[in-house]
Amino acid sequence: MASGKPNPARKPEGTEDLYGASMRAWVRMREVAGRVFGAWGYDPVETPAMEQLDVFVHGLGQATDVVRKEMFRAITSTNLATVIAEGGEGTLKASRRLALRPEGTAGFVRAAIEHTFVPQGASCVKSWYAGPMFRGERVQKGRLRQFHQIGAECLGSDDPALDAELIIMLMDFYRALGLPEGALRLRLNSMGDSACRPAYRELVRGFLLEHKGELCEECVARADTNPLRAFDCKNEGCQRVMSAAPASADHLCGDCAEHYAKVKARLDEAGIAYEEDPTLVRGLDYYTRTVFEVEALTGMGSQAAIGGGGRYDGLVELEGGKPTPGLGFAVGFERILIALEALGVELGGEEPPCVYVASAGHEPELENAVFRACLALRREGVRTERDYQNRSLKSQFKQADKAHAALCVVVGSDELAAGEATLRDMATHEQTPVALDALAREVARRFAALTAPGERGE
RNA sequence: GUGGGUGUAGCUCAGUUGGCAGAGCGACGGACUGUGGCUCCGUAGGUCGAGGGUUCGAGCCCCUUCGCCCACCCCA
Repeated sequence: MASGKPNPARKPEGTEDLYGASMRAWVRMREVAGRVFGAWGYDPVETPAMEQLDVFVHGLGQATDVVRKEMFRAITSTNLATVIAEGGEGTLKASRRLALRPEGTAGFVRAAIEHTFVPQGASCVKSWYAGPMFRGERVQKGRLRQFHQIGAECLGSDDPALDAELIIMLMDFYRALGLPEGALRLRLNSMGDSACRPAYRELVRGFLLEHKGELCEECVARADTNPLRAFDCKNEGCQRVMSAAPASADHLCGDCAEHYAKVKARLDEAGIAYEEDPTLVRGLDYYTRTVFEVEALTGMGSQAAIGGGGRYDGLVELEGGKPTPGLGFAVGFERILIALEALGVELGGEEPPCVYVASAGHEPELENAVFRACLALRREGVRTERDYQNRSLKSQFKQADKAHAALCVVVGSDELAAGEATLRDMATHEQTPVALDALAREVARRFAALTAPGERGE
């Protein structure tokens, strides 16, 4: 390293500091989630940002890209000698092999098993979560190494009504955020279950091998590792070939076909527009039957998916629990923000309004009066600002403006002598004297009246 | 893992064949004594991402390095 000043510390690649408008947007999105999902009976949960590695390896599937090359591995902060004594990272005992979660479902399912979220004979449990996820990918627009997801999960029933309700709830959520249905595309498919998927998988494998010559290298390799993923290939030649491949919806067993039909019927009934897409194959192994993905139509760069999910009837068992059907989705906070921005919607919005306490001078009596007025107002729950730089009164008004003050309290020697302060409505310029001992209550009342009804840009 | 682009003031960016570092916006102060937004005037603010090289002289040329952005791939 060169001599001189130390390099300023920097955040890790692909991470973001949330502050100002972006932090307000994150808070707001969680508020909307709580409100919308709450109406559908979903309660908030929070699970650790890291889990034992095996939770993800078993849950997501060893063949998935997420597990193969995108996980942030971690070990407990024991000293290195211990790690080596135990035979290196590869043979560490399970409790020491950790990973930062790349998605939320596997950890939720682990918690559901550990705490018996669905006891024998219980009806289903519905939960939602919000938090950071981690994936060691190269960053680009809409793709970070630490990003934020909000997700919902439901465990304990295979009723197709739940699939439909989950999707409707998701679309409700987007609308509540300011993303109308017209700005989105909902794609839907059914991947079958353990009864019909293996046979279908073989069918696709056979198809791939038949068309070996026309496919890209990767897709040829997929024939053996993960044949269904060939549907996902962006290569035009592959897409052309795959459009003629057997469609999963045509090869469902009786139960799956019936389930799929009922989901679609419910969506139709609710007036939700969707496109059936036989090429939709979600990248994680745990999905069965219903799968869906939502794309934003504009502004997204190459990462258009702003949410997706589906049913995972085999996952709980895969993680070591009793066979329990389940389903869920996740949406990407950062990507939704991009989509909203393209539509001119500012989820974060401006700083909240406040009351500004200004002083006409800097005499000790005035300083005291400002301090007391602020104290009383803040304890009344009013967001209150004041000057700390000995600015002129004029300048304090400029600051008040910048702080979005709805009201300004002016204390000066004249008012003080009369035991009052001047209250100025910043919008109307109206000024009225207010007794100091009634100041906090009076100002709080007027502030609430001014800012309560739809003052914000909605 | 692969490829492309880009780093100059708080922000968005100019900067000619190498010749005294600029603009707009923002910030701050002022425009006759205690009152904001508009306007006008003024002031401050820069290790030109970092290190090395060539040169009388480098923001500009060469080498190295770091960061950021975008795309492939995959996904939220």
